[in-house]
Amino acid sequence: MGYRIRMAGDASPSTDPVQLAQDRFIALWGRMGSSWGIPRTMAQVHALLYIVGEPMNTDDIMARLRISRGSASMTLKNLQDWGIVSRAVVPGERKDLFTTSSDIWKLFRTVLRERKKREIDPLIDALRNCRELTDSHQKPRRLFAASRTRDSHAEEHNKRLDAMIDFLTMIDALAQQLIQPSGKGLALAAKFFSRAS
Amino acid sequence: MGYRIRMAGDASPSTDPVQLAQDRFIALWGRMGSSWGIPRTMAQVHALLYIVGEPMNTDDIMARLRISRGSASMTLKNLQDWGIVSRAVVPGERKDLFTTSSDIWKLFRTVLRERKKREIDPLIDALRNCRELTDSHQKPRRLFAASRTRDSHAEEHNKRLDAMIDFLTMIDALAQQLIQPSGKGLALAAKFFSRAS
DNA sequence: GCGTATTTTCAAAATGTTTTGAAAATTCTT
DNA sequence: AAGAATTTTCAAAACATTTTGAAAATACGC
Repeated sequence: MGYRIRMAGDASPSTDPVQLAQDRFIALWGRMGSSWGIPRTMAQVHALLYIVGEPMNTDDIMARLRISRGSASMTLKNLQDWGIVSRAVVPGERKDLFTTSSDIWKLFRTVLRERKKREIDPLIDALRNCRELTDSHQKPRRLFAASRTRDSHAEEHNKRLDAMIDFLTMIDALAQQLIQPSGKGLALAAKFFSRAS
Repeated sequence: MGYRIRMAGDASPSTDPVQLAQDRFIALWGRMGSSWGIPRTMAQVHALLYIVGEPMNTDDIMARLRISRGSASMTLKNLQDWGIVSRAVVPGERKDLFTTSSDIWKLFRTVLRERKKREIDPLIDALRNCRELTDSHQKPRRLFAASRTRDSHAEEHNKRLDAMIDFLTMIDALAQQLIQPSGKGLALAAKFFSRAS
């Protein structure tokens, strides 16, 4: 409570600077989301919950972002699946209320964890499988010039593929470190890097 | 030279394991690209050049990926704008030849540099502008209860917005460090992190 | 269990993005 | 400078993704 959120039906553009700033933030965050492969609406709903700072129900979210009920419902479901939005329990409330953490580092780690799990790890697995296709089990016998050429061709290929797999494995390890809730994460990293330069 | 690339008109699926592995790599890289906001074809062209390891001309790329001339042309242009593909100069060649670096760290830094420049920096700027909307220049006079409430509302808002700006500034600084061609970049970071844990 | 409030689902529509293909522009050769 | 080869451009088409809205499902209070 404490202040008034723009309500459904209140279509006039606000003149309240906070309201304006919120809208701008939401738009910016939505755009940034889509340039990193996150649906604009999903990023916007998250931005709204973040910047408003208190739990909102579906109707308020719909009204504020001018999206349909279906879209709001699916988006909120996805945000929950990603672990960055949760239902708030507020006694006496009929409708579900949603919140997001106000700790950005936590949000960041959550997103990183999800993307690692869904995208990086399966990619590395698939690349390792791919690598096996050219992992000559049989001893190279090199009877003909042609097969010698072919072998070195395969070797070059393997070198490049291995380099890529190593790189991703490295990124993966780094992500793992950032995900750990233990350390201060990037804050530490920053210190390290700024010393190093 | 040295080996044969599958040519235009050669539509039969290869049985050569290297060829198969290349195709799989290309498909995987394309998929990963699109989940990170990079057009699939763009990622695929890059993957092709990377995994084949030698310069290719537009026709070969078109044939291998089964894409149109227009698509190939635009994609190659974009990849060049991003700085991860360049024209190779090979004497005696009529057609333009394209290559990508075989150094993945270099590629990574290039992509990071571009995305920082195009997405992160402008976002931070825009957020700073946004922040000014609620930066009360006038001294708070607090004559009425209502305006007191309003102020604290704005203060809370500013806190959240500042936290976001600080976070992004931090990420930006980290990116800057990784971009520097000087250090070993992530390799060092990795060492640091694995010790830290 | 019934009626009401709320949430979810999903086929169809809207929107946004990528690709095509052929014409225009450019570059190269003689 | 003409002609041939190559590359670029861009409007239209194809494709992919997101959004809608209304029906179905679920949860809630009595």
